Amino acid sequence: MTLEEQAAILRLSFPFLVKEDVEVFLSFADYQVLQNKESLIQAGKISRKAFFILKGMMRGFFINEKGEEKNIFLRPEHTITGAPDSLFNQSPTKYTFESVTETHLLVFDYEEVLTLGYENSRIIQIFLRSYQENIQTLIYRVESMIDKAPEQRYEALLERSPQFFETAYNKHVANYLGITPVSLSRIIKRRSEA
Amino acid sequence: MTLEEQAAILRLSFPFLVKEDVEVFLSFADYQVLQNKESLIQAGKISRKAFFILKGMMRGFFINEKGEEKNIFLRPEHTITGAPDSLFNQSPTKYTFESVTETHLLVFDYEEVLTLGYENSRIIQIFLRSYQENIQTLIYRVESMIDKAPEQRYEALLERSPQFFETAYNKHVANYLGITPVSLSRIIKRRSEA
DNA sequence: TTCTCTGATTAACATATGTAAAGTGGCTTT
DNA sequence: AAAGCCACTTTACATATGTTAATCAGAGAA
Repeated sequence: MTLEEQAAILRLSFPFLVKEDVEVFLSFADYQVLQNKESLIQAGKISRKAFFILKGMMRGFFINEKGEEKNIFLRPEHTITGAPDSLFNQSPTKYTFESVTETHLLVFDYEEVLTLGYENSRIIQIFLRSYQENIQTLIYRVESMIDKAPEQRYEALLERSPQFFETAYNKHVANYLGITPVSLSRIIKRRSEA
Repeated sequence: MTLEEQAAILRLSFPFLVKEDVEVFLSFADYQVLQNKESLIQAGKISRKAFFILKGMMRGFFINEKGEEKNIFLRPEHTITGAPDSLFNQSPTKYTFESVTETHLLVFDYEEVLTLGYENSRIIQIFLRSYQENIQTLIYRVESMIDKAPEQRYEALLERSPQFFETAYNKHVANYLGITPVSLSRIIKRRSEA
């Protein structure tokens, strides 16, 4: 992906930035391409990286007490992500982030760009907007969990985020929904019969 | 609560602020006291208010398709809250925020103080930190929902946020946990017998 | 005291999901 | 072509929770 294409995506995603802001931002970022199932951030390490997904999809998961992977994040294109526990508390993260398809990223140092932001009120907005997007996505998921049975959650996600089903394995989406692949398979069958 | 007490709580909650920042922040805020079950933000209206809870607890809920209240937020002392859909998207909010006990608040205009923040990098940090706290709380709830059965969620919340059980009705906490009061009652009994 | 309101508890029943295991199909490798 | 791998499906069974309704308990109010 060319620098121009990268800049175009950034300007679309953050329309309040001027040309120079995008250039500055890009100058602080590394462009990185991952094949499927390549990991960028590993659980147990302190990661000061945040990344913007130019193309593709990332999942963030942790390993629970039983040794099972649990997908906490499924992040589509044009969103910013990082390991929140490491970024906010300087502690080793419990999450591993890996691609679920070929994925193109802008990787940057969180502190470094945040410091930029304290001097440029448009750049700080990148963070404010990303935080807001994260909060809204998480609130929606909590709402789904509290208000909807698994089958309704499936329906709602299919409508709201169809790209998840197009790009990620069913088992990853099931995990993200908080249900088993077995149950998801039953739900899909039930709905195809009705 | 005196102005001095309010300032002391703010300085404890946001240690990076200097004395003048706190004074400026307070000068933009209204002090407000709610009795139990008084609402501050009503669903259906656009609310540009955010509030800092000096003392007490607030709950934010919406009414689902069946006409049931669903508690999306239970916010303890020394946290900032507002209606995210209204604040971030200028749309009428779907949430009602009301007190679950006597509650003392600092209410401020979100835009106004955010604008202050663009000129003062310590004040913008109030927002960044609040966003981060919100994100971490929400991630933890999603984790609980995905990784834990209702009874384990109860245990985890009891350990992590005992003040919820001390301050709010069981029915509100059950709702927040995504279970019915009947089920919570069973869980509590089961655990008292074991 | 009695009545009312509200929250919490208990009971009875139905059911969707979890779990464990086996089976299917596609794809790759040898 | 055979073996292996992986995602997905299907089956069978157990059980915790949802639902509905009745009951209990405490706080006020009349």
